[in-house]
Amino acid sequence: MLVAEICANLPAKNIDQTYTYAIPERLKFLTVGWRVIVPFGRQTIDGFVMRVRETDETFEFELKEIADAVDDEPWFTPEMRLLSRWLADFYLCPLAQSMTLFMPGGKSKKIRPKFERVIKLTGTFDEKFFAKAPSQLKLLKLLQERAEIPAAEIKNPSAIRALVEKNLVVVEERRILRDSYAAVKTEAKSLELTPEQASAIAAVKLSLEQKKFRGFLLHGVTGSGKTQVYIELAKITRQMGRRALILVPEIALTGQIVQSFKAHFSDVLVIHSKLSVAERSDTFHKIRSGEVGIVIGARSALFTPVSDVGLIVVDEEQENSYKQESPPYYHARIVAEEFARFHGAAIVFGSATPSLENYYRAQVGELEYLELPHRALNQPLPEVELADMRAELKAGNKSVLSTALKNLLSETFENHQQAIVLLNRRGYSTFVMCRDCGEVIKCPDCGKTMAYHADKKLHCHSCEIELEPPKICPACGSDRIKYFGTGTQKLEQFLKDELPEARILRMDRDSTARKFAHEEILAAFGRGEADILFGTQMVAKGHDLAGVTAVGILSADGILFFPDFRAAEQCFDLITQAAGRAGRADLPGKVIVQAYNSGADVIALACRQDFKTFAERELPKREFLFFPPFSRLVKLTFTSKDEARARSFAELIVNSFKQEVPPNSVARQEIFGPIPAAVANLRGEFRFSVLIKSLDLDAVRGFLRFHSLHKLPEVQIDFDPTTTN
DNA sequence: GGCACGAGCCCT
DNA sequence: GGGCTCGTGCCC
Repeated sequence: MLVAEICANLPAKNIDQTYTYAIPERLKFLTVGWRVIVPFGRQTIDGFVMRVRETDETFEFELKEIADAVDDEPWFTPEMRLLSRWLADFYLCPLAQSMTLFMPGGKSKKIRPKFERVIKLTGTFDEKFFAKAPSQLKLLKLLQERAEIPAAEIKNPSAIRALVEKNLVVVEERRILRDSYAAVKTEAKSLELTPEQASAIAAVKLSLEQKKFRGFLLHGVTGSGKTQVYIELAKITRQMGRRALILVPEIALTGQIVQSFKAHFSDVLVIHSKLSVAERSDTFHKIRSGEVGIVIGARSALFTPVSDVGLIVVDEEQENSYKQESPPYYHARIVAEEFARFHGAAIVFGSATPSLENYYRAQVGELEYLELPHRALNQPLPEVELADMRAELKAGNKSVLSTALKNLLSETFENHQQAIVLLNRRGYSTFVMCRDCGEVIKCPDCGKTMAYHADKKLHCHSCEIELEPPKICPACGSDRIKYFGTGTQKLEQFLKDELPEARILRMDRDSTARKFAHEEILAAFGRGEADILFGTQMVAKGHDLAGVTAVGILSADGILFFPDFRAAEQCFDLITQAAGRAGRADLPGKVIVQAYNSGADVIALACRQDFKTFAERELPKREFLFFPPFSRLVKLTFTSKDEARARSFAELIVNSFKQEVPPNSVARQEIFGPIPAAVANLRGEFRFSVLIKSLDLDAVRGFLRFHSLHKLPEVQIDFDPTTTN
């Protein structure tokens, strides 16, 4: 009897087994990797074939039969199975969960392929037989000019039917693969490589040729031409017959990379989570068919059937968006490296401000360090000026714009050049407070401060809840409710007042909710249809806009007020990235950095774009506090409707850890908490955080497994978290 | 996830 | 006794 071991696709943490099903005669083609439909209890669910075997054993339960196959080929390639297994082991998640990462939409869905019907001529015809059938003749003549015509173009379907009956034409069905990026096309610019670019390429080329895993850190200042390096490396990879995977933080903000690659390669495929499920299924089909040589995408692009990968690029590798903030909380930087190991590929981490993790690894030789210290066209880095907002306030300027920035913006406008203004806060007012008792309106679901938006509603930026703003204070009943803080929507007003003639474009999450909205805004700005582009950090990311000569960064130090060990790193990163948008073409750039805490070391270093000194000063602090890169973090979140229960369970685990995983000279271990989580209460559940710092993740995993914490729904385990509580 | 099953509870 | 909710275990 032919049986299959099936992994049930259920979001349950406590299933760690496979189920045995009989394979009926009509499905005997099933092999490992197929997605199937099976009866499970009284329901019908989808599952994955993990193993197929012939057996004559008797089972103590009655075997059920597999009901159906989902696709018409195995869904999971050997590489996908290997990586999902690794993910489940590394992140202590159920195998079904890591496997669903490889499925658009997460459920086995029969995606109806989209077909088009095309009409083709089968042979020759004699015009004289069609004197009385002008529409048939017209169609035949059209077919003589064009080899095939989509049936949808023909208004008269009876003509087609008549010709098919006469065996003069055939109708063929062909699968259409939906591709929103099909139209993107640009000319390849032939650029001469700088010696720095050439030597970086030569270094990676060696390991590409050896087909052996090797990691590189490409540290290139903004505008140094990292994309050109990626393209040359991808060319080498393609010449060797292998494929390249290009990861970008957010595809919408890096349209430029897509364009550059499309200019050089004809077999580029773009994949990301904003594509519809159907469209993503089509991209899988395309990749499987082998016609794709280059895959570009956000972190989900790791989970496609792409095979024989020789090169992986992780662009802007320091970006937080590489971290998935929902189970299994994987970090694409970590997964990409494992992927590269499986494939024997070279992995290139690129950044102007590398993560301190990878910068440190480069220093100790784990990654090969490649540097592009100059801009590609030898333009100078922009001139950066610091504006002290406390001094501005003292001098009577109550605006969010410093005098220096106002001057820079109007000067830029008069010179018909473009400016970018960054304010990393959405909405109109950033918080609403009672003047009498100091009560700040918080989200009823998660407790975070709510922002007031131009739609006259209060918005929670972490759970997307909307509320009518209260007329009286919910705490003391006073009617002295006031709106404080400036978000991008209020900034819009300030900019309009300041420069009424200027055309301005806002880019933040509110103005970019629609698919391709980012692309449209950036393209419009690139065509010179606006003078000022302003918005949240998304205005600061990797785009290359030649007309931009001025950049303003408002509350550059805002992030420093967050008690997070990465605050300085993120502050440095944001300033450098934003400043890097200025003066990328022929004209020199100027940047105004506004800060309240203008004396902060990190601000001064970021203004000088002096990453190395910043790293030299930051790394010893991290080492002293045993934070990454000197430790790995594992964050546990304990939740319960009963506050005491969540806390005491967390305490119990902390004490067990201290006893069972004591620090030793080889592998230092520390554990902190429990403390109330940043979101301390979510939909009636209390949440407590425990933070483990360790050099030995295997020991930590062993501990978590021993206590079955990975199987408990009330415990979340986050490896390499972006925040500590 | 969802369904069955049993305990505990309230209702008339 | 009937019917409701809620926690628990199982699904091949």
